[in-house]
Amino acid sequence: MSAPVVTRFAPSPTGFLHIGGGRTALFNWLYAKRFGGKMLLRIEDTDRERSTEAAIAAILDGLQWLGITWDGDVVYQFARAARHREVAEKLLAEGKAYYCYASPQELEEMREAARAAGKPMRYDGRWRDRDPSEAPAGVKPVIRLKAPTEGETVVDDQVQGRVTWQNKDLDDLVLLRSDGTPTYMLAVVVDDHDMAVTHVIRGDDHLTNAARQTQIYQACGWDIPMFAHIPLIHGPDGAKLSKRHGALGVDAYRSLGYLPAALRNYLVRLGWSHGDQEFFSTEEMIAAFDLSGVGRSPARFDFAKLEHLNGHYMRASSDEELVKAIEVILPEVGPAKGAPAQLSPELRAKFVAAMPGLKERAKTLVELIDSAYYLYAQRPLSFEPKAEQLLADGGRARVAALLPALKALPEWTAASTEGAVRAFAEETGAKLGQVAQPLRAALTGRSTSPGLFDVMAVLGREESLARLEDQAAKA
RNA sequence: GCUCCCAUCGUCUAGCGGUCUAGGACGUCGCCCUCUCACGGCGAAAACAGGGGUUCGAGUCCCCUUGGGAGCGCCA
Repeated sequence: MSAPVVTRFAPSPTGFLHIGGGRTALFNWLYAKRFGGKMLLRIEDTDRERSTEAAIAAILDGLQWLGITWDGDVVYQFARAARHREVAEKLLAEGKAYYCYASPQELEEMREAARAAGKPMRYDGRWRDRDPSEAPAGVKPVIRLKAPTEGETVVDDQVQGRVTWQNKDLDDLVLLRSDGTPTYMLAVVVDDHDMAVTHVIRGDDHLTNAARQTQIYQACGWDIPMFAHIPLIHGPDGAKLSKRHGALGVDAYRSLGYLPAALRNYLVRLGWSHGDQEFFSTEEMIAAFDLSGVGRSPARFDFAKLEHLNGHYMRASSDEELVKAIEVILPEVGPAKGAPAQLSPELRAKFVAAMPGLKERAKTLVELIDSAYYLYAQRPLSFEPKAEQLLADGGRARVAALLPALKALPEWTAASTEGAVRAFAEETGAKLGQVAQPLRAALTGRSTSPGLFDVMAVLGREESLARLEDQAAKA
C-alpha cells in the first residue's frame, strides 16, 4: 500500500497569479486527479512586507477561473510560524543546527570577498563550531543548519532526473531568523511534511532549493517527497517571462478574451506532451497526464497558438455559452470598444442568433464583441475605410437599385433576401460579390462579416432597410 | 565568478539504438471551397547547435565546445 498522492500549489502572495504559476498549479492538479489524490493550497505569506490580501484574492480568483480546485482549507504559512520555530529549536537541541551571530554587514563582506576572489559566495561556517560563550553581547543570533560538509546530496527528480551536488558546495543555510521567524527553506519543509505532501511539483527555479531542503529533511529524519521540477516558461523572445516582458496574470487572459478551457489546453501542452495529441478535454488531460511526459527544456509562450486553440474552443462552444462568456467581460472591455457594458434582452437575442456565423470568424471573445458591431451599432453607422470605399465605388448606386426589390419582399428571411439579391445580380449582369459587398458595407460598416443573408435576417427587415436607405439616399 | 539544469522545423513538440529519405500542431506560402472574412480540405517550404567518441548501426548513449536558463539573501 503506497500512500495516497498529495500535491500542493504554494504561491507567495506578492502579486497576481502569473501564467507560469497557473501552469504549475495545473500540473499539480492534474497529477493529483490522475492518481486519485489531493491537491492542497498553501499561501506562502511569511514575507510580511510583501504579502497582500489583494494578491491572495487575485490568486484564488485566478485558480477558480482556470477551473483548478484544491482540497481542504487553504493553509496560511505564516500562521504556522510557532511550529516552524519548534522544529528549528529541536534541531538545535539535537546538535543538528547552531546559533550564528554573524552580522548582516559581516555576511555582506564575506560575499564581496568571495566575489572578488572568484570563489563561490557561501557562508563560511564561522559559528559552526564556536562555543556560544563567545557570542557577542546584544546580538540576536539566527539558527543555521549544520549541513554535512562531505559526501553529496542527491535529488531524484521526476523530471530532471538524478541531480547531484557536492556537499562542500552547499553552505549552512539559515533556518530561523534572528527575530524568531522561519525562513522559506525551513517553512516549506516543515509544512510539506506536516501536510503529508508526497509530490512537490514546482518550477525548476527551485531545483537548487531541493538540495538544501533535502538536507533539512535528512536532519529532521523525515521521508523526502518526490520532487518534480518543471521548466520555466519564457517570453516570445526567449528571455525569462518577467513583468517587463509582458508576463500577465491569468486575469489578463480573461480580459483578452480567452476561454479557460483553451488556456488550460495551451498550458498543458507547454512542456508536456502525449504523443501527437494536441486537444485535450479536462477528462482526457487527467487520464493522460504523467510526469514522465514532461520535457526538460524551457518553452516560449506563443500567443498565435493560444489564439488558434481559443478559436477552436469557441467554435466548439454553444451559442448560449459564448454569449454568457461575453457578458462576463463586457462590463470591462465593452465600453472601450464602443460596445455596451450589458446586453438588453433584445440585443442578447440578436447575439445568440448571430453567434453561429460570428464564432466561426473570431479567435477571442474580444474579437467576437468587435465583429458583432453591426448588432449594437446605432444609425447612422460609422464606416471603416474599406467599407466606405466599397460604397463610394458605385456601391451606393447598386444599393439604391436593389432596394425596391428587397422592400417588396413578402417575407424577410435569409432565403428570401438571398433570392432577391441573386436575381438582381443576374438581371444586371453583375457578379454576386459585386452586389453583396456594397450591401455588406452598408449593413455592417465593415468589409467583412458573417454571411450577408444571415446578417440581414438577424437585423430584421426594418433595421436592414433603414441602413440601406441611409446609403441609397446618398447615391 | 561558482553550482546546477537544458539543447529536434520560426514556435510547441513526437522520437525513449535500427521501422527517421525525422512525424504532428501553430505560424508562413500556394491551391480548392466561396457574397467578404473566417472555418474546412489539399499541398509546399522549414529542424536533429558544432566537434569528438561508444556501437555493426546514433536524433537517440558518453565527453568537450558553443549557446540558453536557473540558483548562489536573516525573499519566496
